[in-house]
Amino acid sequence: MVDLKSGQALSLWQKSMLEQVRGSDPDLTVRQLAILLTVYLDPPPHTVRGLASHLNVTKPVITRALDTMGIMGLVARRRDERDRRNVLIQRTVKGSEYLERLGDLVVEQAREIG
Amino acid sequence: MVDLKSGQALSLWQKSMLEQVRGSDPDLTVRQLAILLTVYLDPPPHTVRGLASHLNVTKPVITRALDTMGIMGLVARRRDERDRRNVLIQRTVKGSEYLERLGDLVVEQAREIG
DNA sequence: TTACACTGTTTCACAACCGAAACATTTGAG
DNA sequence: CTCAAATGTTTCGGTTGTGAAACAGTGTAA
Repeated sequence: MVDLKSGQALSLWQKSMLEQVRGSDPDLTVRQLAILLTVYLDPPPHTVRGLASHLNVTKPVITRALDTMGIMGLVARRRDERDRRNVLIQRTVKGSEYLERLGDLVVEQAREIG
Repeated sequence: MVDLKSGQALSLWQKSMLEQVRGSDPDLTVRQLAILLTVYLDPPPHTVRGLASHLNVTKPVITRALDTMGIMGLVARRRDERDRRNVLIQRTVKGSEYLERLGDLVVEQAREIG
C-alpha cells in the first residue's frame, strides 16, 4: 500500500505544500499544523503540558498556537472540571473539515505520482 | 505503490511534521519549504519571477526566503550573464543533503504506517 | 539616444512568532 | 491552615515574515 521511494516522498510533499501555499487560506506554521494533527489523530485528552512535551517545545508556544487556531475555529479550549488547573483541547467541526480537506489533497497528489 | 487512504495521509503528515518540529534544526516556514522543494525537484532554470508566479506569492516573498535560505546554505544565487536582469537560483550540496534527509524521514514514517 | 518595459531588491509600517521569565490559579501534602 | 508544586497564561525584548510601494539596474525598440 504505502511503499514510498524517497523521490516520490519529496514530490508528494512539494505538491501538497504548493497546494497549501497557493490557496487563499492563511498559512498555518509547521508547528501549528503539528499541533492540529496531534489533537485530531492522537487519542484525547490533550493538555497544553502534554502537547508541549510531545512536540518538544515550550508551553507558551502551545498557548499561542491555540490562541491563533482558536480564533480560526480549528480547535476549542475547555477547563478540566476534575482538575481545574488543566485545560483540555477539543476538536471542532471546522477543524475536522480542515483536516479532511488536507487529507484528500495529499491523497490526490499521491495518486498523480503513482 | 502509492495508494494512500486519507487517514494514512494525515498520519504520515503528522509523523513527518513532528519529526521536523522536534528536531533542533531551525524550522523552515511552509513557504520556504515549498520554494526549496521546487528548486530541487523542478527542472532549472529558476528565477525569482518564475517562483513567485509558480507559488502565487509576491516577489519580495521569494527574495526574502532566498536571503534566509541562502544564509543557511540551502540555496545559492547567481546573476544570469545572458540577461543580467535575471537571478538564477541554484542548488547546493547542503541543500541536497537537507532534502535527502527529509525524503528519508518521510519514507521512514510511511513504512511505519504500512 | 531616449523612452519604456522588465528584472530583482529594498523600504515602510505592521503583525506574528520566539524563548525566558514572571505571573495567577488550583491542588495537595504536611 | 500553610506552603510548595503544578497547571496554563502573560509579559518582555528581540527576531522574522508580510504586502504595498518605491527603487536601481538591465534590456529593447522607436
